[in-house]
Amino acid sequence: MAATLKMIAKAGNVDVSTVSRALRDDPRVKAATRDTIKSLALEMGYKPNWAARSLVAGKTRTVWLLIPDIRNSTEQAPARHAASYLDNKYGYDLMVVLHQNDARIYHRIIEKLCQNAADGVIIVPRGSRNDQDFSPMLHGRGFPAVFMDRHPAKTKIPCVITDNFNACRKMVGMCADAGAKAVIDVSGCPGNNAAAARSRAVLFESRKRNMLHLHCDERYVVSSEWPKNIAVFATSQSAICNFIRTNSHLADGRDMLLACFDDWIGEPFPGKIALVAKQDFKTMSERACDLVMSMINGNGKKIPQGSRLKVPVESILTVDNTFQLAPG
Amino acid sequence: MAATLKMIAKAGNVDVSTVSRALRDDPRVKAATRDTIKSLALEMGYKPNWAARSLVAGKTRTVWLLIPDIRNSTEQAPARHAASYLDNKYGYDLMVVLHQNDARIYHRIIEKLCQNAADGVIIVPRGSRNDQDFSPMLHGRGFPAVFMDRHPAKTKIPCVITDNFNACRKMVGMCADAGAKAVIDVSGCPGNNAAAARSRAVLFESRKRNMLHLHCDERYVVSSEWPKNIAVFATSQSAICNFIRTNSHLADGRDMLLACFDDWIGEPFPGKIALVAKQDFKTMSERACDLVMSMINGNGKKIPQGSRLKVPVESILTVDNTFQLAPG
DNA sequence: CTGAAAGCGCTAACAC
DNA sequence: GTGTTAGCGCTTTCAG
Repeated sequence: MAATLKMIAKAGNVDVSTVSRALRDDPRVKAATRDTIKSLALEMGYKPNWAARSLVAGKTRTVWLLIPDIRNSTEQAPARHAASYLDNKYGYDLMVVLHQNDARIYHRIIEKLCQNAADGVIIVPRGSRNDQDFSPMLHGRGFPAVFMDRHPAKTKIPCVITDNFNACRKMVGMCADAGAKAVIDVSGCPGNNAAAARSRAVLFESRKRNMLHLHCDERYVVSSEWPKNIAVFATSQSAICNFIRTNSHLADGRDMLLACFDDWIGEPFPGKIALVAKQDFKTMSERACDLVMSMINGNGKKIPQGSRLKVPVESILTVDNTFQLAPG
Repeated sequence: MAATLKMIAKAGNVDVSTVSRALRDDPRVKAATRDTIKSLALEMGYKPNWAARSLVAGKTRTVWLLIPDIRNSTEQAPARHAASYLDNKYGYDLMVVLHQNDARIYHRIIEKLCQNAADGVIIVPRGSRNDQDFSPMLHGRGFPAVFMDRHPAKTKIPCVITDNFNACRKMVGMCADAGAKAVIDVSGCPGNNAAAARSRAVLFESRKRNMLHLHCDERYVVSSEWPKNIAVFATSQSAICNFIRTNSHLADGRDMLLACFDDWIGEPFPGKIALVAKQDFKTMSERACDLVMSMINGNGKKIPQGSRLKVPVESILTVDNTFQLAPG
């Protein structure tokens, strides 16, 4: 049986309220009694009961970060940043909770949130439908929730996302400056808001610059009559590689530019260079935290429904073939 | 303000206890009142308060699965299996919680557990020191906890692990049967109990069979005078590949057998075949769940301190070079 | 400085 | 069938 305030009170011949005050360093209790009570609590192995505290406080001082899994940096980074930011700035705990993209699990977690098992939640959804189903439950009861990185199409819950549009415009511009005359967009994934914004930007900017533009999926076979200088856009390195696998003829006698988000591992093969837009997960995490916290603390009235906060990319890296370019 | 029993009671002109009973389908309440109360609760968006329920029940009906991250199947599988098993057999929820191998986060989570934020925990620790520091806190207060897959050296908390010793003995035997005359063990990682057991088994069985035996780390350079048929053992494919990278001469004119755990991706290059011991994560998860649950339900007295439950591997797969072996 | 008492939201004996 | 009462463990007025 775990020690309670009552038990300590009895052991120390004082009232529970005194024990409570002593343990919370209330200046009103005499130093002597505080010390005896504290040592008593220590030797009895006292720990405050979490449920009781949450009940009386009406809050848990906890925010959940709900993510599908932790395969890549896209999900690792928010976990780290949000945890320390919430702790330092708000004295809140972050609990990273996984739903593994399983609708049942996801549902149960949302249920628990509705029961106020946490004060707020930051959600990084998968592109799938699962995520859309339940977010209205949270919004309906005014539960503090924020989507990050991705989000269901027309959710009323505020979202913190990368400014994909401007990042892609910029990358198209860089490609044009480097001589590209045509753009192939393999962003694919209809229904994913991030990919959609990226595609729109690529289309917009390439038109503006009079570049040939082709939006296609990974299996599309591009005619070999296309210009010598082309740029391939996708959301990830793997998408680019998949596309090139079925279009290996493109690399023959061409200067290819590759552009994607987050990471490029290894050489920019078969391209000349690869542009990589690094998303700013630190800023995104912090803004998401600020948003949930302001909703938790009741300033939430000011958050417009369906707000979309766009965070610029941290940088656009240029990955080139260092062996070719190395002097000598 | 979220709806409470009290508010529903007032709205329905009944007592809170009646509302409570009605919502839990207590047969004592009249069907009519039950229905009105239920519809009332529905339209008011009532959800039971999690903290209050946990407080009065004295338990949370929740078990945490505490893991470093979710990079590989070693951590994915337990999450899936434990979640459904706990739900189906015990009506308990599983929450997958990440500590990201960060000592601070890990500590806070253990703290929360000590405050009974969950009824029990299954821990898959990293090989690092972080994990050992805090497990005595849990054990000291009799908090239901079980280590799975790996565990700190001499912890008193029960552990569910793979029967690494017998799996490795069997694999050594298979290698011998396939003609191997020598064994190189690259299991490395001193301090990791699983790796240690595997190494012991490889030594034991290779001695018994009069095979040459060499235990070394990845950077060790093996003399080229060794027998033609050798087997390389490690805990993972990557460890084997790292070793072979610095010992590429070994592959010349030799029939190499490779043996590791969990997965082999691609061809068994540069070996002839690769043996892969598949750990039985389903059984391990289920036994771990049964253990925590028996501790939670008070039958815990029977669990001997420092118990180690060894689960046999699911199977030992043989991965061969299908191109070479394909007929024609 | 400390105790008494009320209450957080919910459940469960115990009345009637 | 339903209301009354007490209590889970803790915090927080309000007295004294």
